[in-house]
Amino acid sequence: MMARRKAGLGERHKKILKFLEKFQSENGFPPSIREIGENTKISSTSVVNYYLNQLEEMNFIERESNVSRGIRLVRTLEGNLMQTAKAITDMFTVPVVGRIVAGEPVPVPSSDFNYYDQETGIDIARSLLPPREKTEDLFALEVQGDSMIDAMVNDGDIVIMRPITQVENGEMVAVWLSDRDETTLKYFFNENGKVRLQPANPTMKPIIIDNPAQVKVQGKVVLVIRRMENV
Amino acid sequence: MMARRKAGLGERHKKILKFLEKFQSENGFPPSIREIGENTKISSTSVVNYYLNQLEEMNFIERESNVSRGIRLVRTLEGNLMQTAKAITDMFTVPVVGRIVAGEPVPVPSSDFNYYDQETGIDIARSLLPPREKTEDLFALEVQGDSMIDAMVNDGDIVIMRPITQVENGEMVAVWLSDRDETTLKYFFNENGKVRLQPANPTMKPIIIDNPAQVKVQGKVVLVIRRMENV
DNA sequence: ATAATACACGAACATACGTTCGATGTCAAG
DNA sequence: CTTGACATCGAACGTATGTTCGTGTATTAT
Repeated sequence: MMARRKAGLGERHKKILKFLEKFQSENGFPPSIREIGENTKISSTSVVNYYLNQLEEMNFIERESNVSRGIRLVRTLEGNLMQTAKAITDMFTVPVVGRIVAGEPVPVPSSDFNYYDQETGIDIARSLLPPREKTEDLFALEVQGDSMIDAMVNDGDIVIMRPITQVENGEMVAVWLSDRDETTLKYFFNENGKVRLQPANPTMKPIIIDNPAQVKVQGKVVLVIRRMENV
Repeated sequence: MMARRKAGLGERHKKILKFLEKFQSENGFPPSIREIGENTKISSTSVVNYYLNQLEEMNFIERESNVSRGIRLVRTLEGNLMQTAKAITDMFTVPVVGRIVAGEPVPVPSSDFNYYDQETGIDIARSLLPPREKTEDLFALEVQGDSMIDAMVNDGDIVIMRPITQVENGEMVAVWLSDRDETTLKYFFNENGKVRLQPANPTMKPIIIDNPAQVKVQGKVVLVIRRMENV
């Protein structure tokens, strides 16, 4: 018995895989056999079928028999193990509504804020948040300046927040301190009528506020993302 | 003329949307009209068609005419603006290969490491990385302890890294300092034969290493993710 | 020379599938 | 009571779609 097929992908395999990724990305559903053929210069549906069967054997795709567009991408050409099945409900976009700087209050979106019309957003995998966390009111802010370093948050970091009406002890919140004209990110504790704002950096001391009225909690931090760029 | 339909979704709309999300999530492709009917107790394909047309008018889905399974989810029942079209190529999983602690070298995966067999991974939106960044060699580590605070990285943070063979000035890297038996995360600079390791925290001083042989660069940091949990 | 396998293809076929049509029922307003 | 809008449904139809079959060529091992 003579196996002449290369261990691995031929040119047509690669072309088909690339097209599958592109089509699904652009359309939200897989292509048909005929659409694959039309876009990979394969004139016969049986040849496309032949290659799809091989891609299935090599665990790049899964197929459902006798189902139109019944192709599920399992692995991309780059080799990434794609969780196609997870994608639809497990990634979402959080609108970036502005910047967080020390000298201004956090720009919390108002209740009539239209999340759908935002031009910039940051994509987040759902699994980064607890399952019970609602995702629809989240907003993102980009940190500007070094004023948040006691929160272990750097210039340029993305902070994902949610508006809250009631803060619980131990939550990481953005607070506006009216007596200092300052926004800060701290762990919040209400202790015997006083507010303790605890930095994330364990080597730093907390702020004690005797008059809780001076503390305006503007939102809770649920995620911080730092994209590394060279300095 | 009398409009009796509620502004918004009826019970059948909601059932259909939920099923669309679930089916696509589990199968990687949308259901057919008949499959929707079978799973929402609607016995007629024309009724399903009737409701799908309304969901399209309300911008929950987009449809392709005369295309089997030509349904694209645009918005979920929760209201999230889902980028169905982006999902297939724009989210991937990075395996979590261990922990990064100060007193041990970084557990960099070996070159025969099987990324596909990892049981735990962290899901990342592709758009969080630069377009040219390759994604297949990335690995994730969970930070253990307070030793990375000068890198603005907290206990419990997830650090996404890649192996590198050659470090460029200004890159954030994990280095093992053999004379100190310590791993640290720093911006790397090679200056006149000496290595300067610059903390991310701008208030802290760099480490100057006269003998570069003592510095083992173990990987480059490309992303840091901090999931907020209460303290 | 022969056999086996891979690769390529067109054609035919049956089923999957979406759309359309006509009919019926309910409800609220006039 | 009538009318119009909305909801519901079965049936029919035509097209979209995947699978199968038979054929041909090229290559390699026996």
